[in-house]
Amino acid sequence: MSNKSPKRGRATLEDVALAVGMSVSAVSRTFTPGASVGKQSRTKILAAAAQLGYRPNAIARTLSTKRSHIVALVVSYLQNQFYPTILERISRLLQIHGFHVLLFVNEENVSHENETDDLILNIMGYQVDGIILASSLLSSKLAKYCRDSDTPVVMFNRISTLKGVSTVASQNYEGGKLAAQTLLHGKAKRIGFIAGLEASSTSLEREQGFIDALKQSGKSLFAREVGHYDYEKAASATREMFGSKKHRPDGLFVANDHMAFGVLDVLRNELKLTVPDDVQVIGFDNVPQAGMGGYSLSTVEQDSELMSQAAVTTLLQQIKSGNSDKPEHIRVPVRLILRKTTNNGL
Amino acid sequence: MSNKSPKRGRATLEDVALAVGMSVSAVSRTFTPGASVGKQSRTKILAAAAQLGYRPNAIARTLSTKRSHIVALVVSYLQNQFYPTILERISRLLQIHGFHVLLFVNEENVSHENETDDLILNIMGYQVDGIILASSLLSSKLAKYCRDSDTPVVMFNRISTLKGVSTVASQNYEGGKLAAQTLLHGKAKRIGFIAGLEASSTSLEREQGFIDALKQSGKSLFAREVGHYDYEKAASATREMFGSKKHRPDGLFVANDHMAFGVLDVLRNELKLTVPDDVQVIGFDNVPQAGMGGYSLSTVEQDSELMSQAAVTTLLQQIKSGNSDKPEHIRVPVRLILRKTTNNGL
DNA sequence: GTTTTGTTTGCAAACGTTTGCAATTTTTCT
DNA sequence: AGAAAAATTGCAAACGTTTGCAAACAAAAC
Repeated sequence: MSNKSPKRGRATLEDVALAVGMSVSAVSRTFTPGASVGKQSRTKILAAAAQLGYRPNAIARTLSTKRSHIVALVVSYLQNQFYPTILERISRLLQIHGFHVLLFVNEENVSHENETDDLILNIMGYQVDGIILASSLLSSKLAKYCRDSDTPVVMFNRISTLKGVSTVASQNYEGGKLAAQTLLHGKAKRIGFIAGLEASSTSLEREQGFIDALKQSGKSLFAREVGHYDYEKAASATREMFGSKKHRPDGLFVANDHMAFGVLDVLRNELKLTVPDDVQVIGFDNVPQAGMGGYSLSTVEQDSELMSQAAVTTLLQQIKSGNSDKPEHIRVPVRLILRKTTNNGL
Repeated sequence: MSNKSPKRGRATLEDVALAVGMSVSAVSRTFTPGASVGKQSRTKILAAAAQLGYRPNAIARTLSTKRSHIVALVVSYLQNQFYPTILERISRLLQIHGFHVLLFVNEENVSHENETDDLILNIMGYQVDGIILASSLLSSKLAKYCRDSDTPVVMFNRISTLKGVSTVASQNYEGGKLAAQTLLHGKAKRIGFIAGLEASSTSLEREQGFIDALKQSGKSLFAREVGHYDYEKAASATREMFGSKKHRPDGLFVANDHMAFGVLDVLRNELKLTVPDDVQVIGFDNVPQAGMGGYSLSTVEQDSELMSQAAVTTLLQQIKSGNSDKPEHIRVPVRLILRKTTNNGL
């Protein structure tokens, strides 16, 4: 004999209060961890609640407490396997701490800046407790808005001089150096670099470390193209770079693995070059695909686990402290993964 | 001279009402598309709102209207590139229609069924307008709950006999047939299959189509293993299947591309077999990676664009109709993509 | 048996919206 | 000009919670 709740829709605090003949407050307190409720009242209430299928309404709770337990997660390009991995990790971690993820995938397309802003402002309308930006430049409008509403923000994988926002990134500069050392150690003479986006701090840092290390060995960049972090565009960049049969690079640092796959594909299948004999290639990220047999790509690993942890830890920290803590700027160490696309000394 | 709003935190309807000396209702209506507000009032209000940086509070709005404009999206395994793609598509489409995505990634791990349920119930607490399940079995508890609260549900890529839930899936049976025909046409004699999960409708349907088509040509399955939709486990399954040097398959249908990569890797790198000469391989999905040079995998394509569209269209439909429409069961056509892992007639 | 201390309870205001209804103003028509 | 119709406005209740405050009660202390 299941008691239908009298009103249509979900059961509310009032419904169960009525059912046990107590006040709404009593019922509310039963569902609030620290609150004081008599032992027998509590059990009676719990029983009635279960019987009615009562579930607290998180929206109403949010309105009252001004804590939504929602964080906005902004990503752009899920084709690059690095991001799904991060997405998975971050949302698991947040879930563990009782937070939920409002996802927002935006085009990296710069021309749509206003669109992006609108969407973010929309999301802010949901009173999110914090934001993780794993993509996209924080446009000025958005930046201003975040500061005003003091919602904690952490930028993932990009640095920012913005006051009050935390950042989590890898040691890109050091990674760039490692890449250079690997190529040099493998006896590369004519060394090229394929950048991500010109505006991206990540790509810039990697490049800087790379050329600094080259310089230390008395070398400099032989060729340079930009691949916009895109498989196809990286492939085109490679065609461009290897256009002349004469002066071809014999060592290549690609700003991330995702592009490196495009590079390898044209090197091997179109240009019929042998890797690493004709040309060595090293990437950045160590996405799962890099370890698979199809590519077996040497690369500089970003520790996605550590990065994710750092991101949610700092965010949660800021949320708890009411965003009054100083912003953190975390650098996660990188690690060289040598596989079959470089000459790894015997 | 920027006017700080008097109260701390965001500006509210009341703040701007005060600022222009009108009622809260007037301001509210200004931000409600269809509502009636005088022309000059509207402009005055809009100005004040902009000046105060007012943004409607979606949470409060939800409480009042019982429409959150949030859709829960449940996925499990983002390593399989098919899902990030879907994620991207679905969330873009939803965004276009003014909905936002609450993401929930759960472990496919069956032992944690209760955990999953709790989490989903949690999410339901946010009054989501609908749910897209692109993963995980709809456990009985959840099923019951959805029905009670009549929140529209669409199952993505799995079928279900559950009353009232819509489903979107590919023509898996037909796809299985196509796979068989391809292998047979390529003169395979000993034909194997690597399943996904035994319990998965998707894998089952593909297998059924596959063996039916074999039977029509007077053939039957030579070998069979299960790879749990996992790269590593598919690799193991392959080792198992090719354990004996004598009776090895020379044609293989793998229930999805993601596993097929594992299969190819052990075939080529461990077993030193040539594809497609020693053994032909065909997958299912056509994830981006399948088209890249590293694998160049023949496969049965699922049209992710169409599937995503179908999913959000039906969901939005059900939401609009208050879930009173009949559930839909949509089958999206598949298409053969022949690449280099099968013998494609000259 | 009083007082003291401590726990359980309920009241009512607040959170920021939307919306039906009625009151007011404006427009349009004769 | 007056009446009728239409458009604009404000009031106040509702949405489902949380929480400070004070009332009621129980247990312990004297």
